[in-house]
Amino acid sequence: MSKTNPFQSNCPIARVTHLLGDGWTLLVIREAFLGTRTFNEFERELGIARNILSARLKTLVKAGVLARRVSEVDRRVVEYRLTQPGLDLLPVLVSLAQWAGRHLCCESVPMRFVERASGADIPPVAVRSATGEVLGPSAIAMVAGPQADDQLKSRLDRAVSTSVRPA
Amino acid sequence: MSKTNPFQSNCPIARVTHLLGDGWTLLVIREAFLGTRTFNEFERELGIARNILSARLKTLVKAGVLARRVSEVDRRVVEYRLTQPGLDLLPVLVSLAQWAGRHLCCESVPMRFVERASGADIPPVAVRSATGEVLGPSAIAMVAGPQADDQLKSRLDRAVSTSVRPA
DNA sequence: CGCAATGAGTTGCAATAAGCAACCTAAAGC
DNA sequence: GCTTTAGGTTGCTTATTGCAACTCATTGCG
Repeated sequence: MSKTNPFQSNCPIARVTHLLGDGWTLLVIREAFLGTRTFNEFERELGIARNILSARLKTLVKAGVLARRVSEVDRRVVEYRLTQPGLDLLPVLVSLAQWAGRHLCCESVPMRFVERASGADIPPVAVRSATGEVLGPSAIAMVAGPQADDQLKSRLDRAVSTSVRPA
Repeated sequence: MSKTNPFQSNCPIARVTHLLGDGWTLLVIREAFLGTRTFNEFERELGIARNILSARLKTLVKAGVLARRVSEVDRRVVEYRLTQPGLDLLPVLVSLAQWAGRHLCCESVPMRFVERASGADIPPVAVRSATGEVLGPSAIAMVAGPQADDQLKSRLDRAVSTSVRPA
């Protein structure tokens, strides 16, 4: 991961990249959504090295994504489960999986999201306005908030002038 | 990144983690959305090492996220811009940034997404049913598609029985 | 009670990837 | 022609990952 990143400071995408930006963390979170709870379950399902898993779980607990709790029925087992902030990652996970399903698994449909109740397919997650219209890249802008630091501010100022048109 | 991952094979989340799951790729894509086009611009904006940037751009081009084109006005400059699949990452990027803004930048608002036309705030990206209702984690399920391999199938079968309730 | 088994880690070491500076090549500018 | 600029690549150092073995507390069992 990046140690010396000038724009890492204040940008939310930089922060979330720092947390989720490695080869395992997103998979750990996927497993948590699939119901995996204990250390050994994560290890078995993912084939992840134990020391790496240990480090990732620690980080996710510290970040407030997972909660660590020793089971009361068996004090050996430790349960990791998604907190409310962790559950709030659902749109991220679903949009990632949908994108990958469309663009990375060409011609094949390995998996899809459905409504549990009806079995109906879930349409692609989209960025929408308050009135519900789907917004494309050119319809939205990132603007600096009150707590933006100087780097972020100047970066966003430079960006507004350049439009995002497809290649 | 993970070399030996049993569940890496067919799951879209595993595939997208393999592509985007490192400390730089998401930041490169953010820069592309902000209008960054050339090698030196990416280097300056991100503070990324040149060899790493070179490798990431290659990977993203091969994955079809970015298009590489030599400028016709100056044959020294190479332009990298988002393809349509790349632009389709918008919901991923926005949902990530919104999540980080809510949960990783406590008490501060470094940046927000607005409609370019009106300046209105963009509400949180959500998973919705075909009829537009917001769906939570317990309302949705992942099911194996026709091309799911055996690992993915058995993994998803095991998951449906376990419900996802908050910690 | 004694003891093997289980769950959750930690530690040490080899392999791999990231970070950094220097170098290279081709095209522009003058 | 000579310098500058853009876009890389190469070699070397340092950090991270992967793997196996080990620890340590708890628990089921005879």
